[in-house]
Amino acid sequence: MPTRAINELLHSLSHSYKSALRAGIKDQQIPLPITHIRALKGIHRNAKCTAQSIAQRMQRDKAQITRVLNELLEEGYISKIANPDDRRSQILRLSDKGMKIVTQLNAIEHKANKAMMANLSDEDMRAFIRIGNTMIDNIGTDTAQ
Amino acid sequence: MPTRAINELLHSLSHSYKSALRAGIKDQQIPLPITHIRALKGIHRNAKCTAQSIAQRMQRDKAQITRVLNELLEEGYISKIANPDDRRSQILRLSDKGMKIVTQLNAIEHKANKAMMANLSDEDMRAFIRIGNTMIDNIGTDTAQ
DNA sequence: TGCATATAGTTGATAAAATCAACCACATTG
DNA sequence: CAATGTGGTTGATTTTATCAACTATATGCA
Repeated sequence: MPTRAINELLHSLSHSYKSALRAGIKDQQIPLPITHIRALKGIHRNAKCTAQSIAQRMQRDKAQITRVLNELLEEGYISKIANPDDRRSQILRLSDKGMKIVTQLNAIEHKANKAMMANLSDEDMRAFIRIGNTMIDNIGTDTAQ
Repeated sequence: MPTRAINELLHSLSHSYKSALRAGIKDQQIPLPITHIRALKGIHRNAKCTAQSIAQRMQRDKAQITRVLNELLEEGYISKIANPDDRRSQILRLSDKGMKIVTQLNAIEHKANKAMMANLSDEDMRAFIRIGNTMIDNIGTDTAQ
């Protein structure tokens, strides 16, 4: 059992994948830093997304998140709407402009996925996913994301 | 073929793995930020390691690398020795203190690997590694690592 | 050889990203 | 209603990274 190889593999795998995404982001001309992009994705995923939930998910200081969100707001990628359940907080929504970015991102991801899976059988893919999930469960003491 | 699941998986996998490592680093009381740790590992890996090669490997500005290395130097984790092949540059070496950190890191990694592989058969592990490597090759237009 | 150009590393000035602490408005508990 | 907790914002500060300029050495070529 090659215990050494696994970390290298994981590292290269996520590294290659990320640079594929970055490359895609670059040549799609998406004019946003990674943190902002991640925030947009988080907002998209969560219908009832607040600044707080983003901060938790991204494990970043809430002050920083405030600033990121304000920038996204200023440039019209998102809007804040009153939260009926809690007047302290606001629910974050993608604008059309923001939604367009997310759509682009999905396309980029999809393309990277396809490239990555070229010449792999369905069976292999399923095995990979199964084993990977087991690994996650094995470590996963943390709050996911 | 669940093309959607793959990126999620990869993301969670590398995230969980990294937080496992971070946790290990924390409770082993290693008093260094991630960048410094990565630099130490790079120096360890490359016998003929220079500031330049670290900068390239880590894809960071060389000015920043200079500063990181100087901090590591000041605190006695590494030393610089003259490079016989090129008097402009210096070869980086781990001191005993630096070597000790790298050893600790390896132990942490090893432990994380073991945890992650618990209850997986050798066969599964081999399959995972094989498939993962295929994926890397599939994307890998980039200059690796 | 000697000049032009490239490279390794350093430094200073800045920019960008993140954290901390204090604070306001509202919520929750009792 | 008082006490305490939470979501969010702001200002000060720290940390991390980038850019541009510079020194010293290297390399290529007339």
